[in-house]
Amino acid sequence: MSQSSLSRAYDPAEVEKKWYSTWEERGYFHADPQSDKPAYSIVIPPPNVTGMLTLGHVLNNSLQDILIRFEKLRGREVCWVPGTDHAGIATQAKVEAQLRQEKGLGRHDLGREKFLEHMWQWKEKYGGTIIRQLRSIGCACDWERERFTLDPKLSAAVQEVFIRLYNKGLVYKGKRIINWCPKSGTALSDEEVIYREEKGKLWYFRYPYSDGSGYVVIATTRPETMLADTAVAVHPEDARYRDKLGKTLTLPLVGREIPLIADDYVEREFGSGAVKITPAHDPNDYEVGLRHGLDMPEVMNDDGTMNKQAGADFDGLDRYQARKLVLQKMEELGLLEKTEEHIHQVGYSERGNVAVEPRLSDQWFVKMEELAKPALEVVEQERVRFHPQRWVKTYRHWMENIKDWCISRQLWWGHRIPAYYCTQCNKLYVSKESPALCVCGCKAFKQDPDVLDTWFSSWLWPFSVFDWPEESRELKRFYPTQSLVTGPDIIFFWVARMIMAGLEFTGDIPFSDVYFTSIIRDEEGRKMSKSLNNSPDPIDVVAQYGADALRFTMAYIAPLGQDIRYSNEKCELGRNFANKLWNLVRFRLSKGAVSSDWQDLEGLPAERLRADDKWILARLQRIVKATGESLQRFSFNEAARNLYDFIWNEFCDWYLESCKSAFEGDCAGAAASRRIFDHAVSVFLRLLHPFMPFVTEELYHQMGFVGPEDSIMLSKWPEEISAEQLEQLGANEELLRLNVAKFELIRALRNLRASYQIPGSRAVSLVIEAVSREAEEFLRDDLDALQSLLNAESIEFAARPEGACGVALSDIGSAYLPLAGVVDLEAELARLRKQEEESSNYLAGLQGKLANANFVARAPEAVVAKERQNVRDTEEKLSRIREQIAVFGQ
RNA sequence: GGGCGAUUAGCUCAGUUGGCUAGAGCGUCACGUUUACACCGUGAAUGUCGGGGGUUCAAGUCCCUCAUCGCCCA
Repeated sequence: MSQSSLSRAYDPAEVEKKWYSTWEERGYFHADPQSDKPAYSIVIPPPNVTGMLTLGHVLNNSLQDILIRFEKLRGREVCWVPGTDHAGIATQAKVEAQLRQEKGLGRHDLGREKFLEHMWQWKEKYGGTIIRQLRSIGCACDWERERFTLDPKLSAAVQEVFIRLYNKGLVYKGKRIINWCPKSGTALSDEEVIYREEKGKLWYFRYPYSDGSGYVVIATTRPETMLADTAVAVHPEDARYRDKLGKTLTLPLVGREIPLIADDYVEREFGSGAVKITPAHDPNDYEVGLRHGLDMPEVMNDDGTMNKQAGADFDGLDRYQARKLVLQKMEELGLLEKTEEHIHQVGYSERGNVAVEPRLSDQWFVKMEELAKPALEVVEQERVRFHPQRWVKTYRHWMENIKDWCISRQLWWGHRIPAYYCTQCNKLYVSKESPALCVCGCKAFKQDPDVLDTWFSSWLWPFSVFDWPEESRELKRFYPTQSLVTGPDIIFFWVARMIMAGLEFTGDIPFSDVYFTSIIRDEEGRKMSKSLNNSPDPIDVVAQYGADALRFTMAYIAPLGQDIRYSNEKCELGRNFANKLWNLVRFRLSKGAVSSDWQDLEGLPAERLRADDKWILARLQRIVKATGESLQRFSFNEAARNLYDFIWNEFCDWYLESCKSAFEGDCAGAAASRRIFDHAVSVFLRLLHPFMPFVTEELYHQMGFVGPEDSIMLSKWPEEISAEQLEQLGANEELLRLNVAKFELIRALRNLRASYQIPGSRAVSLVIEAVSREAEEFLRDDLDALQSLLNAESIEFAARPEGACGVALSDIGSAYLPLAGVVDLEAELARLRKQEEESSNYLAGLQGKLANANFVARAPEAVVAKERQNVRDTEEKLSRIREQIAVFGQ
């Protein structure tokens, strides 16, 4: 590779394409179950097979990729299993809508078999876009292990689990009140219902006593359900109704006699204190109905229209039309007492986006209590750790109040329930295949038409992807997995259930750490949504800024447990950073061949090292340590920030600048600086690789750290430089303190320059009066760099020169900038007085602290010692400031 | 109604176990093309760390309370 060929600015497009296909072709993403390295595995939260990549996916998958690449560098055999979810309702709805639009056909027109054929064709053609898109952000997924929840082996796992649970009595069929989506025509689980606050009305109806002794007023938000009322309930201790209990009421419009009953579910303060009871159409009323043995007539069809039982006037009407008609009729009868505005929670179907209808229905359920118990335990005991931890509370609350899980869905796209009914006697058989013979002698069976909730396959994902219940090599090697990265919105849907399934079916936890990602909002803090059209297409963002830029920016702005506000412009941060990396390498390559011994620091001549060399090694040690620790704590943004700050503000702003002169200097010293520079670059490129895989790979090659057939992916995570080695190289506390004071002096001089509007390009002559002989020697030691950083044509070490000077002060000394005829005495005095004020305020604070006996007695020694040092430094500096003020004041 | 979170510079946010003269990016202002980078450099300005109380030698950080905003569950 030609070393002078780097363009002025980094152009990610070509680099990304080149490296991704190279990695994939060379099989770097593929996990080898035979390897003897410790295993580290992650299963992807399988996106909907119809999905397109969103920024949420980018964040989620970038973080997984960071973990995978980090652990690979740390020497683990990593396995990241990708795949997609068949997403029953969503996918079926999508394909059905398309079919209707293109051919004007519904699924029933095609029939089950043909429709499913169509679904599969559609899936093969359009499905899994999102999985392909993950490649464009660099995800190191093991593509050879890609799975789909309807794959034969995963389907076999679902069957197995259903049958096991049935035989254990944990799966049962029963008539219960469930959430019904009238649009999709299927039952939903409680978790699939989203409650929204809505402005509605509260209608007050009069229900007359059958004996003609007046009426009871009931309040309702759903008048149409009155047609299925079977009682009116009041609180048992409500004095208003005590003597009326046991009387019957005549249900208006229907004429049915219904009892007035007492039940403490009733809130006395709400409405009139009397509530109509509709057991078949309200979950609370259903419970009341069970307690009181009430009839449970149903007045609605699957699609949200009224049925015959609602009466001839209502039969066939949509539920909202029926509501209008009920109100009209009640008003005509003079039974509508009043109407109030009312804000209430309305349940909506997550997918269908229509109001859910509570409905009495025959469905399959999983008994959850027994499964929940051990799953709560492993989290309480931190065998499974949540990040951030606070989600444990939410998890606990759900687990402790868990309800049975409705798992049957009246859909065609999904895993068919392995239950068969005898066509003669209707006896139920749960088995993989249709039974041959019924006890009644019949040989004909009908399979249950329903399919299972998608989550009934997703909850097996961490082990079904490894071919469970087969005892495959992969299962043994890669299960349990280590980390799960997902959104907190599916903690109940998925995370909790995976823990239950893992414990129940494999006897082990499915993962040991769960990282809950941020929710991405737009600039105004709104959630990203299709309808608001406020969610940028990540593919466009990658095209504009580069995948590394997007990934790094995401990691940088996403703190643990906090939502983030995203806008494309924020990617400038990542893009600029990639460009910074590019250019520091470009700089290095223009300064001669890369050192051959960049790998380590063995045999570096301590006596030839400059202060800045030692300083950067100490900083490098710190960043290696910090990055590793942050990543192990899942503090991605902390790691990203630290790397950014280190590379930009320490390595580039100070070390690289200081190397400009050093690289020209004497041979041994220059070689040492080059070697340290190259070593540092190799280290931070590896630290950064999990975040920015493409640009780091490219630059690792440009630097010649690996040959064309090799890769940064196969390199090793850097080791910390040991404290002994740093000490041996002279990077001790005292040196670091002096070096920082040197930087302060440089800053003070630049500030002085700026205040006199002397451009950086104009070389100046300086006089420096160091605070001690030691300080002077320290500054003299690397005079070339000092001169270069200050753009000084000469530096003289001496006392304050005669004549007008600008003055800059730091802990290491005072610097004078002779400015014959230019010095603005007033301005200079003002600057010095301001510094005096700052320093004396600070000093007063410090002295006050140290005068406090309690502080000296109780604060840790190191803190006290540090403050004493601060006092000495500040006193010394303050006296120099005052001397200068005296000089100017003359 | 119950639970959780947020409130720090004009904007977006960092700030681990209390030790801070409270930081970054963007934006603003001044100067700058000394060939790594204008996707840049140098410098500057800007904060009663939501209000009140408490614990402590020490509080942005811990506790209590109030206010506002947001999320989850009922």
